[in-house]
Amino acid sequence: MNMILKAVSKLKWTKPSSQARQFSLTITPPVASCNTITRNSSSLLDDFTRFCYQRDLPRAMKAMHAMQCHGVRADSVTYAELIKCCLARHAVEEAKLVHNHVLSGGFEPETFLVNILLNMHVKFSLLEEAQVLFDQMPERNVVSWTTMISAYCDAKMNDKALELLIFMLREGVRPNMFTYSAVLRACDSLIILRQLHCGIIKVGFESDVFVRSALIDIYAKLGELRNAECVFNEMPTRDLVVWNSIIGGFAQNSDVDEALNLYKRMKRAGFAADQSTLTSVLRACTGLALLELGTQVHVHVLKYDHDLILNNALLDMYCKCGSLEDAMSVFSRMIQKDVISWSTMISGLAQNGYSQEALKLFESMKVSRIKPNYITIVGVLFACSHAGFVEDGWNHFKSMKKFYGIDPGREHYSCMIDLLGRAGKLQEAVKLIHEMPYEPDAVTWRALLGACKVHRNTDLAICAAKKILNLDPQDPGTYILLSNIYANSQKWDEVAEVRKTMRARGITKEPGCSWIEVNKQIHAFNVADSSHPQIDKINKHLKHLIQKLVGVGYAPDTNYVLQDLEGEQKEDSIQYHSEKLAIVFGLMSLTQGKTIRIRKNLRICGDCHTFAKLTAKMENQTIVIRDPIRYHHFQDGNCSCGDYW
DNA sequence: ATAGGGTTAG
Repeated sequence: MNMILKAVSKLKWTKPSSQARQFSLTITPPVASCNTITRNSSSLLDDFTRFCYQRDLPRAMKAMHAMQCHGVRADSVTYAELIKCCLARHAVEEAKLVHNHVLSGGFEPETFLVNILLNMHVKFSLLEEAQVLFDQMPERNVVSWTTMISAYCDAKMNDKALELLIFMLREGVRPNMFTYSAVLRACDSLIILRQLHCGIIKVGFESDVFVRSALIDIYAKLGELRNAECVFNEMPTRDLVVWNSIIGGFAQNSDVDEALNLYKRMKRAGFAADQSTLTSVLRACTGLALLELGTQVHVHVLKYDHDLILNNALLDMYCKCGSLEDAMSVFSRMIQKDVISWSTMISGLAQNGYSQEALKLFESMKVSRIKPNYITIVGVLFACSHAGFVEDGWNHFKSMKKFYGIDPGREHYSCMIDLLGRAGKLQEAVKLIHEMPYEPDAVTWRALLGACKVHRNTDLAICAAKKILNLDPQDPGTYILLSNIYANSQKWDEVAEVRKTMRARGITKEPGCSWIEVNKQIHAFNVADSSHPQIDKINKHLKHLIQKLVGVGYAPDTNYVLQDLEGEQKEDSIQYHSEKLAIVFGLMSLTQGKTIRIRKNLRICGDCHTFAKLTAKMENQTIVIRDPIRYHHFQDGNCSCGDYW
């Protein structure tokens, strides 16, 4: 904790880096200050051509200016060279002059040269200007169309991109594989994607690697991993981007195991990971809380210390693996930080129980002049709600529109309901639900239900649970909770009713499962599971540990009805909850003193929470448990959540 | 001359 505080105070702020420059299409007349000494036009042209090919931008610009005064023009290929040079140096002002020069003097430049100008506008993010130029072009070929389509895809104007494809076909211009690989990115529905895919197969472009990687990526983005895999498996040749597309696809679709398998296959196939691969692998580590693998990947990230996206992924990995010291050290060393870096760190601190530090960091963020976004504020409100900072929460909530121009959204309201509810202001929370400008959804009611659990308000809990089940009839946890509430009040008819509904809807209770990484191997434990090879030893050890804990006042609590967030305890197997097995296995197999890190699929129950606190104290051992919502750092008999989750 | 892959919450 102290380390984190120190790290927060030592942070250095990076200056904002946006310096968007304006650049218009207006053609300015030649400047009047031309050198009056007459020069031979062919020597002017020679100079210009030489400078262009030498990529000597300043001299080329001077030469061009002289040519303009004397009405001399070069050939298109030379101008193309010059434009490439401007692009490479991001020389917007110079590009503007070249553009004016090329289009002035009543000449009609060749299509390929205008295409290069078009592309230049797109690369400098001047979409509107590009469209004007495109509209003025007397002749537009595949390249012109593809450039525009690609530009609209970059701007996420999917509809416009698809519309252009139709205009293009109407004008009789046939799309090529460049066009298809670009336009595929504009698919936001499966129907459109399937239609385009048909067309691609029909014209025989499916064999192109670019088209295939675009297909894989977009199928994965639309959640159709099987189709993505089909395209991938059929490929005779693959390149790094294709591998990255499929690995990224699985990493982003929570089939993280498969992403890691593919990463291994990729390496076996002889490809070296690049920034994109590493980002996806880190995301996979994040999902599975694989700190050891993630730390290994960190070594490879070091050579890409200028890559913001990759470093953000690294930062998130450490946060989500509960290793805040590492996260802070990455954060403070990052060369460049953007909203995502800040938001990740703020949420990371908050989820790990460091609410105060999260809010402090938010203050520093304001100083750094990086503007918070929607997600940043969610993190800030999360920090407030999990620390019981009602007043701070209200202040941030009320001022977000005024200070940051962000309208409070559903998630912000849910955080506020959570905040009020946890603080015991259940009626105020209900009031806010009625006042908010959105229809409450399952997340909203779950926030209220969480508060009912903390404050043991059975009636309101039943009401909230019913609302959740109306909106999300597939949520096993809520059925179990409802049934447990009824059981606790001995309303057996209602219990039977809930069970009946569950059966009728085919809903089965998700079994509790915990994972722990030991020697780069993942060990999984289910409730009362006996499949682990060392289970007998683990059970023996667990019994022994429980006896020792009882000696210091531990009383296994089997009546955590409202506290029980996963509904495992009615299984008569509370002492075999998956996290207990994982903790014991960690004690047995990790080197003494090494933090035990566990990830689980359901929320931790009250009994296991007490068990973990006492174990941490008795064994002098740090234990970190990540549940689907937040983190618990157990140390010296306490938990970072302050018994408030 | 035009094309494909990676980051934050719930």
